[in-house]
Amino acid sequence: MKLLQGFLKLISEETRLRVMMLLNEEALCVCELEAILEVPQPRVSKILSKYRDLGLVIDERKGKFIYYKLDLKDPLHQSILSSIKERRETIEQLSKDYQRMLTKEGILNACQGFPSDLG
Amino acid sequence: MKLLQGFLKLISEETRLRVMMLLNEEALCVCELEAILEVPQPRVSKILSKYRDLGLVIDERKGKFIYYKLDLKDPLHQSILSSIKERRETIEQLSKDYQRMLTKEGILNACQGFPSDLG
DNA sequence: TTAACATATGCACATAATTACATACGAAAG
DNA sequence: CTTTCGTATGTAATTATGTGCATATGTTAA
Repeated sequence: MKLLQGFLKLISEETRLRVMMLLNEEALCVCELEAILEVPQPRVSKILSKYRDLGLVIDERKGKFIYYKLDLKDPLHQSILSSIKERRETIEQLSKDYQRMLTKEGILNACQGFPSDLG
Repeated sequence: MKLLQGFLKLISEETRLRVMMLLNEEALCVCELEAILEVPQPRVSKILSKYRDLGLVIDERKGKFIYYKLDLKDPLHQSILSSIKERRETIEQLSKDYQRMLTKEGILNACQGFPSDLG
């Protein structure tokens, strides 16, 4: 119950849900998230540290950047996120974030050396 | 987004999730919930009033008792609850609540005229 | 119309959660 | 090594949330 409760609490906050939906698609670094979501960097870092505490995320350094991706072990968590993903287009903010992630719009400004240029 | 956020916030609290899982099965009155969950009556009433505010619930009076049942209009909400329901047995508290609802254990004490005796 | 019971609400307290801001840490590149 | 830039963390202040207790409301039944 604690596990489920913790997970639901995480995604009950808008920004945290937005982060989770993005990391569920592909690995992203802090500055990319900062650019996509348009929230201050410390806030992104803190959100990610919460995820780390709950073991929901894997991080990997590539050059200057640390990439985060989701690592959901609990099938229930996966199932809940899938439900949301299925209806993403009906939720404007999530849809926007997703598009922005695909186009990498604005990320050049946030991350000085463009992350995906690295091997 | 607000709708989803509101829903997730509701079920991110343990007691509120427990109530929702029960009302997703069958209509129950306040004193039945009080007995099943073993929480004070005012708390149950307040939870239900939150549900009412969000239009997630329908109430119907039968004799002395007011029965509440879930009325989820948003398919995403339904889908999320279904995910949880599928794995209910893996979540001890939810499983216990469900059993207790089926057996009506302890409800006679909480509701003086046994609710289901009424037409 | 009064008593009994189911349900709702108000207030108050304690606690937690969000968020900004400043700053610290750490790797990489020159 | 020193600078730069990506990331992390601490503190503080505001706000929200959970929860208990007392009490109000409203219906039923005598």
